[in-house]
Amino acid sequence: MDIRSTLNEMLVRLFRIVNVIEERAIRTGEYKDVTANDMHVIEAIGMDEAKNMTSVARLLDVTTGTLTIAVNSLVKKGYVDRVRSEADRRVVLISLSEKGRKAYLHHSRFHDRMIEAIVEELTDEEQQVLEKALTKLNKFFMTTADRTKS
Amino acid sequence: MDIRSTLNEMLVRLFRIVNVIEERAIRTGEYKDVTANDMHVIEAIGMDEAKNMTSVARLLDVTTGTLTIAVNSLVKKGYVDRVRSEADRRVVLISLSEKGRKAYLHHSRFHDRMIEAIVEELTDEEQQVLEKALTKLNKFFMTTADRTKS
DNA sequence: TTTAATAATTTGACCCTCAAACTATTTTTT
DNA sequence: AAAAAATAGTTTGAGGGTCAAATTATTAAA
Repeated sequence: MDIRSTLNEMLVRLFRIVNVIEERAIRTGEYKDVTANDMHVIEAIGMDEAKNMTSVARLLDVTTGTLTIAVNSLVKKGYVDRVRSEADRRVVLISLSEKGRKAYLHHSRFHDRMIEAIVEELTDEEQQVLEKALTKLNKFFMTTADRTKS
Repeated sequence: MDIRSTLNEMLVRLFRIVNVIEERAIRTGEYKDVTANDMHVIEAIGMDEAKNMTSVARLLDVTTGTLTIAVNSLVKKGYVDRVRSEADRRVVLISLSEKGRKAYLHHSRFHDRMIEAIVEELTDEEQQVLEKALTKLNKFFMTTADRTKS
C-alpha cells in the first residue's frame, strides 16, 4: 500500500482512539461529573487570569451561546466562577474555582502521562519527525479554518 | 521548547479544531446535508461489499442503537441502502448508494489534501520514519484502549 | 442625545449518545 | 421437536452539545 494511504489510516485511527481514551480517563477519574466537553472548556479557561466569554468561545471555536450553556453547568457544578466586569458591565469574566483548578491539574497529569508514553515508544529521530508532521498538520488546519470561516 | 511541551500543545490544538474544521469542510462542500458524523458512518461502511450493523458499529465504537439512528437518517437522505439479509433474517446489510459513493470520494479528497500538506516537505526517509512512528503509536494505544475497556 | 456596535444570554430546533426494554430470528439444549 | 438461550437490530427515554436568530444590557460613535 502506498505511504499516503497508510499515513491517512494511521492518523484517522490514532485520533479516534486517543479521543476514546481521553474520554474514558476523564469519566472514570476523580471528577465524574465532568464531561470531555467540560474538560475542554476548563482547559480553555486556563490557570491564569479570568477571561471573558468571547475570547474563550473563540479559543474553542464555538458560539458564545454554546459557551454560555457549558459555563452555566460548570458554574452549577462548582468548577467555574463567573463575575460581571466592573470596568465594562457588558463583559462576563470566567475563571477556574479551586475545584476547577484541581480538575485542570488532574487532567494535565493525564496529558503528561500520555505524552510520556508516546515519547517512550519512539526513537529520537521518530520524535523529531512526528513533531514536524504535527506542526504541518496544525498549519493545514489553521489555514483551512481561515478559508472556511463563516 | 522541549519536545514534550510541543507535542502536547500540538495535540491539544489539533483535537480542539479538527472536528470543527472537518465538519465545515464537509458542510461547505457539495453535500450540505451530511454531518461530520454522517461522514464517519459513510467512511466506515466503505466502498466494498455490504456490511452488517454490528460490524460497522464496532468500527465506529458506538452501540448498534446509535448506529440505527444514524443509518435511518442516511437512508432517508439517500446515501445508504439497507436490506435484510436473506441468509440470516436477523441481519441487516448496509452499503453506500451511488450518492453515498460520491460523498465518500468527495471527502477522501479532503483527506488527501491533508496528507499532502503533511508529506509535502518531508523527505522520503522522513516519511518512512513517520509511518513507523504512527504505526507504533497505534499499536500502543490499541492495547491501552483494550486494557481500560468497560 | 440618538444611533451603532458590542457582550452575553435565551430560545427553538437538530444532532449524537447511551442503557435498557423489546421484537424477530437462529442456535443450542434437553 | 419443544423449550431455552443467544444473537441482531430497533425503539424509547433522557442527557449533552451545537447553531442561528431574537433579546437584553451596556458602551461607543455620530
